[in-house]
Amino acid sequence: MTVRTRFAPSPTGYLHLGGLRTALYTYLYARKSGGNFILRIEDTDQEREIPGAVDKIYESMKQAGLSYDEGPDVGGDYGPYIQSQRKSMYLPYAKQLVETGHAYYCFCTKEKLDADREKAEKEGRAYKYEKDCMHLSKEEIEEKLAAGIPYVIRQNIPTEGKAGFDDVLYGRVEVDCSTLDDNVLIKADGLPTYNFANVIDDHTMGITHVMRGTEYLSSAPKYNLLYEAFGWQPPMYVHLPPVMREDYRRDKMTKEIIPDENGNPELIVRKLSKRYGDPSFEDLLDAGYLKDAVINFIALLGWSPRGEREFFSLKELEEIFDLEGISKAPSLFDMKKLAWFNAEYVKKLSPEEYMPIAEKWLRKAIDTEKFDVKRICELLQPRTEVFSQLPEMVDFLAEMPEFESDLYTHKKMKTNPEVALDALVKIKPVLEAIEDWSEAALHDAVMNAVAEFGMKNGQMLWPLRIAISGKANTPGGAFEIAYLLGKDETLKRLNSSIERLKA
RNA sequence: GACCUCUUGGUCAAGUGGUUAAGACAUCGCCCUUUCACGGCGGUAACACGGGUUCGAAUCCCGUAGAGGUCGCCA
Repeated sequence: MTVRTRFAPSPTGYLHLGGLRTALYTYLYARKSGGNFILRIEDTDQEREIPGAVDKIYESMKQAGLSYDEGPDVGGDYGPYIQSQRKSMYLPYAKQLVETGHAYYCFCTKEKLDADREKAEKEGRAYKYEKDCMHLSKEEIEEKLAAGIPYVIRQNIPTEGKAGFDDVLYGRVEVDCSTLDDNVLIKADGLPTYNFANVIDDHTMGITHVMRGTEYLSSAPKYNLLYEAFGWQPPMYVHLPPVMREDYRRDKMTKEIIPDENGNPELIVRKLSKRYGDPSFEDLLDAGYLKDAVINFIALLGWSPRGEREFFSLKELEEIFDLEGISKAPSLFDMKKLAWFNAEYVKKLSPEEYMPIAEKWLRKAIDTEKFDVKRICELLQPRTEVFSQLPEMVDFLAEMPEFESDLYTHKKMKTNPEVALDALVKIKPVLEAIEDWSEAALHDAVMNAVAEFGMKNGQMLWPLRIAISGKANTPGGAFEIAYLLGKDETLKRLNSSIERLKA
């Protein structure tokens, strides 16, 4: 049997990282099994649909490198791949269930249902639809239908017995039917709900493995009842735990931190969500994360290859991915580890690959025409964690920042403003005398002078770097910075720093 | 509240009855060094709790606690 998996997002926004991981695992499993990976758009809720979201999904899938064999924009033998375009397919199946007693027409108004729900809540019990309309006679139903009264079709869940399903990860999951509600299958607008569409589509598209979030774990028994009612073979289910994030408890609307009873911020774990500002896949790419690093990191968040190796390309993942390595517990998204992964991937880039990416970011801070960008990139590459940090790492090259003279104080280097002034005054003529302004020449001239003066390296080099950069940390030491700035600018900065120390 | 699920260091995680309970990130310390970083070396740190079963339990069973999910004409 050929494995067929599907990623079925609804077009309600961007591809969040949890969604990306689901898509990735679904893709990897299909590839590993030599099967097909299908993209299906679940847009049965026209009210929530966001214009352009479908294109964003295509774009993100493309950027992530998750190519699908069938989908709305690539075609396939099981189309259409957009649920709203399959609208006419669902009602006949629903009617079939009505015929066999597994579903029924319901004419209850939204107002009635809301009132019932409210009442249930007041009484502190779980709301459940009480099958009011199931007892309508065939004549009554015909009459109402003929009169054009809006209706929905509900699943008729048995009042007793158990319902369950088998999950690859969780094993057999079973619940009492009495705890299940008669879900709406076909909405008043004629479109199916997710509860119905996923079953019909997965079956008619020949999906063999359904991978989705654990939020569907509690409704899966109902779906299995549907498969049974149709006499269909249910797919293999693989429910994936969510990706979480640690954060302070915040107000849903204002995003402000809600303190606990003692007035302290309360640390909680919640699902990754755009609403609270968590980054989407695209956000990460825009912020200067490498696609491969993100994929690698996400793959390992909730799945383990059970070895010590942790760097994998998408191709390699396609070969070694397996369902057994997926963990059942939710995992926390750790920005620091992602940053580390990214730094490692950046280091592996060839200089030719690194430079164009870096240059784009450098331009935000400096005029790249005026500097030896190649040299800057050499210095920057081993220090790049995320590309978006680059501008602030080089901004001092464009303009000398204001700084406090206590920057000259460094315990280990045995320097302070007085030592610095002395060193700077002494080194000034040495620098002025250098004709060939290269790092090597700078190095030789200064080091010779230091030896001559009988100083420690740090007592000269630390102040010099501070005097011309104005920053405690720079990508490179005094010689590299001086070289990058050029002789004129270096001496100009040196002079002004000396004057400031004298004042 | 009801139902479902989960629980190894701060985080990601290996581990499937007998291990000194891996590894990675983070953190701390040391070395390298003209800063930071890179690199190297080392340290701190975990089986949620309580009962069983067993010669022996992180691993099996039962409770408890905590966490997550669901309870929509949303997916």
